[in-house]
Amino acid sequence: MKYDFASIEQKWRDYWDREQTFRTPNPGDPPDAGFDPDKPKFYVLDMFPYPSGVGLHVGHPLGYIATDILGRYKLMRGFNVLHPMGYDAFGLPAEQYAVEHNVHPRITTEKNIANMTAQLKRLGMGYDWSRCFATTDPGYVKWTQWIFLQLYHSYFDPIENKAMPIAHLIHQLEQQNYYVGIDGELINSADTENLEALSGIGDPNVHKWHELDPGQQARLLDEYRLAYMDDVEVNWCPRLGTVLANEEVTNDGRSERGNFPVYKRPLKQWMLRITAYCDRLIDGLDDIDWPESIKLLQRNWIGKSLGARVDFAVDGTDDASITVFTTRPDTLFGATYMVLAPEHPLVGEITTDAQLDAVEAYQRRAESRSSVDRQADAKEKTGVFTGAYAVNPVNDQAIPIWIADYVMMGYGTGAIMAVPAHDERDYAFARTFDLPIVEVVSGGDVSKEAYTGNGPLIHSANDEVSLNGLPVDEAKQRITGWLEARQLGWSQTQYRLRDWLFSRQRYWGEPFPILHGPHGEIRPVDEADLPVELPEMDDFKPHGTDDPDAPPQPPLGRAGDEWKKVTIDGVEYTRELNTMPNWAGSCWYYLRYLDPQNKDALVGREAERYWMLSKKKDGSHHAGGIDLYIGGPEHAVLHLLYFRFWHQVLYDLGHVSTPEPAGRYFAQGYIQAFYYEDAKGVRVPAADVIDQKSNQPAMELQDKDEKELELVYEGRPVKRQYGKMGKSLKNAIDPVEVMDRYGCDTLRLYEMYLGPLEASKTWNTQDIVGVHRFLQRVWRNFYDADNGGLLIDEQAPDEATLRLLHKTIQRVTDAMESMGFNVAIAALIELNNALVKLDKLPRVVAESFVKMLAPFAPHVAEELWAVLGQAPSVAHRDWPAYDPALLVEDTIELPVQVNGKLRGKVTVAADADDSAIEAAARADPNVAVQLDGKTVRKVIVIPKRLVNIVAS
RNA sequence: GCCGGAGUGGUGGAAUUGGCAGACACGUCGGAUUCAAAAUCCGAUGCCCCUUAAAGGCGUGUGGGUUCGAGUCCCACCUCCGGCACCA
Repeated sequence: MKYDFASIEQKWRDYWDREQTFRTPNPGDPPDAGFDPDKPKFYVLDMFPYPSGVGLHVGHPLGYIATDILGRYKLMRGFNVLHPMGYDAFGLPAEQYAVEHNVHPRITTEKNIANMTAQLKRLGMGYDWSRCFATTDPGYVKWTQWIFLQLYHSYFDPIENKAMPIAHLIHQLEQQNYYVGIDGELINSADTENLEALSGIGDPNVHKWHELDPGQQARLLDEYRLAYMDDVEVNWCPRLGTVLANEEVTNDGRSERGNFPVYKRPLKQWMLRITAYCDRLIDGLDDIDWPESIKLLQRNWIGKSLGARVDFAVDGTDDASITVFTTRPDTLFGATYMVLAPEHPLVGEITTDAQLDAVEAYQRRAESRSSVDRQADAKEKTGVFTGAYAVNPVNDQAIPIWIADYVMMGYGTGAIMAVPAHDERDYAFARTFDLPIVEVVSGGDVSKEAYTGNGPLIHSANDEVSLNGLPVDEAKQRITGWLEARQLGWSQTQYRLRDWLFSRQRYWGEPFPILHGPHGEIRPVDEADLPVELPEMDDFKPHGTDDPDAPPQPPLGRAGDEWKKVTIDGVEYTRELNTMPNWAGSCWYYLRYLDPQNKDALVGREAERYWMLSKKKDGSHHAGGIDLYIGGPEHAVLHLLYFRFWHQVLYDLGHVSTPEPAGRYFAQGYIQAFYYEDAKGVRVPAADVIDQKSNQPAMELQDKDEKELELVYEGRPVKRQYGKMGKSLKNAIDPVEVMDRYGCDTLRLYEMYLGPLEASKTWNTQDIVGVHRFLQRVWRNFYDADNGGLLIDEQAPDEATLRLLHKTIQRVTDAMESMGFNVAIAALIELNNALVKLDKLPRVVAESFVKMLAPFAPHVAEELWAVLGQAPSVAHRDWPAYDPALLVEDTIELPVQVNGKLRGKVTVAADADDSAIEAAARADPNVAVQLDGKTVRKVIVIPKRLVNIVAS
């Protein structure tokens, strides 16, 4: 009997499909057949793929194999396991593929999904396919749009610290619990102090709700909705023909997708008020088991800074003042000039006639430059003096006001006080323009460079307050207190995170459930009319251009009026023509898997509570969410931030039961590979690169140092680069080819054996034979290679074999719990190598071995399980348990060190006392030689570990 | 520049968290089988000294330190990878 993996794998794939082996019953009234409410649950989730149509490479299934192994393991450990899969089918990748092939995206998406499903089934994945859906399904789009309407109809209440229905805010305003300030700020009517500060009630700038006209009321509410339209500085990518979120723009000012230039320009777009959740998003990180590195990325991205706002009066004006944000109010006495962002609204007001031409020229230049240019010469400081002066509130000094593009309108107040002595950027600017530098924190040498460290304050006192001698943190507190008392400033928390730009000029996305009235009023689509489906269009392509001044043109603008125009009660509305970004669908898909067919809610209450809430041992719940989420860390400040935001809103509004979507997230590493570039940086097909010295293909010389090779492609020298595997890099390995040659079980084992799941690792095709040989050896332990006879022994195993089995069960079980799959496989290989030496395989050992192999190599395990005469499926059998008594050895071998160096080994009884061990150690001939002529100073006996004799 | 992470044989990686460094696998070398090759099987394999073996010396990026004992802890530095980047 040969190990015929092709037919074995086909047979068991068909079996799982036919028998629905991995279908997961749901709770409910009545529950699905086979649902056992007494079992604990395990919700394990992969980041679902884009059905891009280019096909999978071996890097894609890495995380999927890991979750599949864990899901199968947990099933055997008695959990109700939910392990679903679906498709993130909207968005740029799907649309670009459709454009390239000139087919409607719905057609290509369907085709690609079918293709990818076949590939995933070929990988032996134990998904519950009955829960599979695509984000493009109308039944799913309906609820994506519904959630958007929840965002539109909600605001973040700072007192409750959570999202609430906008109706609650309206009620508060009607009850006059709040008044409305000049900038639309809400003033608590009980907060008399604040009202007095604004000259009290009756101030023309403070209004009651009913004093506002309906238009003003609507605009006021828009200031608070979690989804709102606003004129904002957007990232406009003319080449892609769409705007992008900050998170989708690389740090050199280009689009993450396509690497095209991105320009800042003002545009009226849909925004999501994610900034309202800054603190919740930071605080929530403390309660979830995510890698610290990912938490840190999110914290840094949100960028919380504690500091102060300070008002500087503009010299020679009655009421003009500039508010700055600073994290270093302690250095206020060292402020020697101020800088406004070029687009700051006050610039026109304060600029003197003499400086007007220079200022306007600088503004035009700043405006015309793309973010790419602005980054490129970031080092060189440029700027122009406005001619105006501000008054430093602590010492009444007049300091010049400049404009410069190193200050950005989008952060803080768009204005800074410059303290060149203690800020590197201000220092460089002051040096360039010869502005004064005043040291106020001692400890550095400000004649050479800015000093940003701690130290006693100096030169910082006025008639009322002195900071001199204080360390930085105390000086901050004292000066902030003084500013607050004088109403010149106040402490302030500032965030780096901006609101989330949520519109795209794309066809292949969820339409907004929004109508625009003839006078610009916004009317949400009635829930009963959801989903708003995309119109059928022939010309769905984005019209990309190189002209940064060209206006964005949503493709839906080219749809017919029968779709665009909607008449309700005699009023003609126009549909919103932008679509949502592809992140929308991935923001809540993990909830839909719990109850994918539900027509009345995004997810049924009972299913949501069962799968999201984790039961504690005492029967109460703790906020668990997804028990294990595995995916690439490249989504750290994209999907992984966005979906937490949506989930927190849904939690606040009572639609879900846990404060966080995923209690545990695990960041998998990448599979990396070499790729090759010519002198111009153009990637060349890796398979055709050869080493001129040896005349061998470069792919077969991966171990060699590049310096020893002469790599050429078509005679041209090329350079080796190392990075993520991908079709565009021309270094992708097709998993189907690997499976054709070695089988799926081998591929699964190999990918897990490559190294720790979280590490990035190099694919090396020649290593695959190792795990393939392992499976063949396993097979030969069951079948006689000569006559095909079965080699199963019904007798109990000998003690040594039994001990080894139980030791292995312990090692594999421990490795599973810590996701050390490479180590688990090594333990199985070791056990199998020992079993090779037996004539026949004791049944007890064989059954336990097959069970442990099953999560990794499920097809061959099912086959061997059947060979053992057992009914399928091994996937539903209990994981083997180990007997602790069999792990304890009677005698143990102890290493003996002399002065910390290994000199011998002694075998002693496991329960031998220290003196007996010491005597045995001294008796070892080699140890005795080492001790000869020396005085023993000390003997250290670590029970069951080692002996160390210190001698001199 | 700032913030993370990582450096272990020819290669991928183990090491119960301070206790036998190099499990397991690839590769290489030797052998078996074969007309031959592939596949398969058996054995050896960190480096140095040595004809070989025993014994010994050196070894976890570099330099120091703590300790009976350091891949693991502390200090300084080097290299690579990832993220952020004029964020006040």
